[in-house]
Amino acid sequence: MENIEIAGVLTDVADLLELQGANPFRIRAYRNAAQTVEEHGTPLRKLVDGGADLTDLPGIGKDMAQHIGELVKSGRLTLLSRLAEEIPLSLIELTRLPGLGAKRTRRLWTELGVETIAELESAAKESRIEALAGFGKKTQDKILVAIDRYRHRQGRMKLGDADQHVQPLVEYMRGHETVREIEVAGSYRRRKDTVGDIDLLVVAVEPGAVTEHFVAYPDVRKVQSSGATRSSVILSSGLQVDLRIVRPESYGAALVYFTGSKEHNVKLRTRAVRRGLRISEYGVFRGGEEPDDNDDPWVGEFVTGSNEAEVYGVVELDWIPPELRENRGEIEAAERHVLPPLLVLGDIRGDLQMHSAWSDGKETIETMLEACAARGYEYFAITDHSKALAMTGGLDTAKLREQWVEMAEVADRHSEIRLLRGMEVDILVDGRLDLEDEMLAELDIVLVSVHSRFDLDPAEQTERILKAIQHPQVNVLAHPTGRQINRRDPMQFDLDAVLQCAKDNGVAVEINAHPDRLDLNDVHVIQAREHGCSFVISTDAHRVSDLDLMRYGVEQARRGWLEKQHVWNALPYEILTRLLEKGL
DNA sequence: GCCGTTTTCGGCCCGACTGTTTTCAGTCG
Repeated sequence: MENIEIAGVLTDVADLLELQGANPFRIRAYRNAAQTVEEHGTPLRKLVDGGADLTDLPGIGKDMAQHIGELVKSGRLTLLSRLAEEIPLSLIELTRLPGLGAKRTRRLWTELGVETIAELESAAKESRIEALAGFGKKTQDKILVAIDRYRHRQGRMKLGDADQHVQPLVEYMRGHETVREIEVAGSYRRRKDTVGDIDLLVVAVEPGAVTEHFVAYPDVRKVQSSGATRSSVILSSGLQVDLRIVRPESYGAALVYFTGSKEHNVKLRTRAVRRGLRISEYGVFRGGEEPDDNDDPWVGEFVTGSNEAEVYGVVELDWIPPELRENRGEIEAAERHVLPPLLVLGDIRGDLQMHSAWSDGKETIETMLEACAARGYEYFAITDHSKALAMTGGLDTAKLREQWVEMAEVADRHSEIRLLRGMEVDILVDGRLDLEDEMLAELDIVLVSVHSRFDLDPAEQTERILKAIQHPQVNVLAHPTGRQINRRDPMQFDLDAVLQCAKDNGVAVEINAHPDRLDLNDVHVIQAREHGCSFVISTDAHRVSDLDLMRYGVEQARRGWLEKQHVWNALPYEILTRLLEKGL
């Protein structure tokens, strides 16, 4: 059982407890434990098998350790089975609908017998929901809209897609004369690989006018709510955008608050409370009564709030880059002034995976060269597919030799950038490589990757990849898990074993920067770093414009705490080529 | 259910908006 599955079970328990009306702090304990499990680098089953004490992990106490142990050993959890006898598991899905929480869902179940989305839809269409006390016609209508939207757009939007919708909106909002500051907060600012909703934060002198301007944005399909400080709309893409308008003195505090993550904020506030301070989206306050539901949030002495660094400063922390705000140790590092100097886009000296028209790319080698040179790169690699990928026009030995002739000619015409002769060689189903050894030896850089049989039994898949990366000519394991966000799940295999093997054999692991892949992801990057791996960040470009996707890879690297020295293509050409020769 | 450089008991982050409400519950982020 993988960590993500264990976390899923603990989350199910939390949801069922919530439907039961259990102690909210007990519920939170299960959610906290789920987060710890999901983000833990190595599989917990290994820790359990090794007899490690799980209660050393944050948020894992005696009970949680026992639950995890049971899950690892039997794949089942008695507690969950017992809860599921009392409350249908299918209700969990209902609570995912916006507007339906645990309490309303429970009432729909007990009073109307609703257990599934389909039954909920029938109940709404038959006007049985508006007849319940405390529910009304509007609530019933909202439920129908929510069901429709749920079916239309499952899951989260890819970060790259979100950028397409968000950038024009930001430009539009910036165009309003009363907007002083504007920033997109939330997981978008943290550069998470997918985003749920968009949180737009604005400082403006006339909130009313800005709100009107916002809801009048041409791409708005539906206005969900609209108030003095907060409005929410759905764009035609289905993306929800929440606008928050704050005063200048609160801008930094609001940025912290709405950038999150939730777990990061909780820790930050707890830290403030210990110092007799209260951090809200309005600022940092000292003293004063805790504001109740309808109280003025401005009670107490206003300490600071206009900029982020000061908010962190009053709780004795260095400013933390948004990409790190996931409660993965960044607060502790900020306290000790040891936050890493994260990689930046400007550190990148070359791009080590791209395709040309020789296989499935759209451009000539020379066009790609000129585009790379225009981006100021010191070097780049052409890495077309090998012959197993027939549909991409993968190159066989004869074609590859022909390509080398053209590469040499192009390189002769250009001294401004170094061209590395590379290939993305397919890992065949038995772990052999799709190119002869003598050809591999003549390449400057050899990438290997899986493009077939993603469904292999995990043990076989692991063996296949291990065999491939132990080949002495291999330099980079490209898109290691094979995932395509919202389209194809990562392959099942022992990533830990592969990472260790890569490290031992001088093979770098790729962060594929394409926003459809982002593979390795942030959590895997942290995991790979713990194994001591080196990294390559590549765009996998198939056309010139794809070269600009590099920033997405750098963002995920930052989320994985990477610095310049961890990344091969942030190193000078001379050092890179030495690493590629693997000391042979 | 977890946790402790104030604590092994008593805390656990905070506020806005909506809808159905005569004073507030539920939900969300």
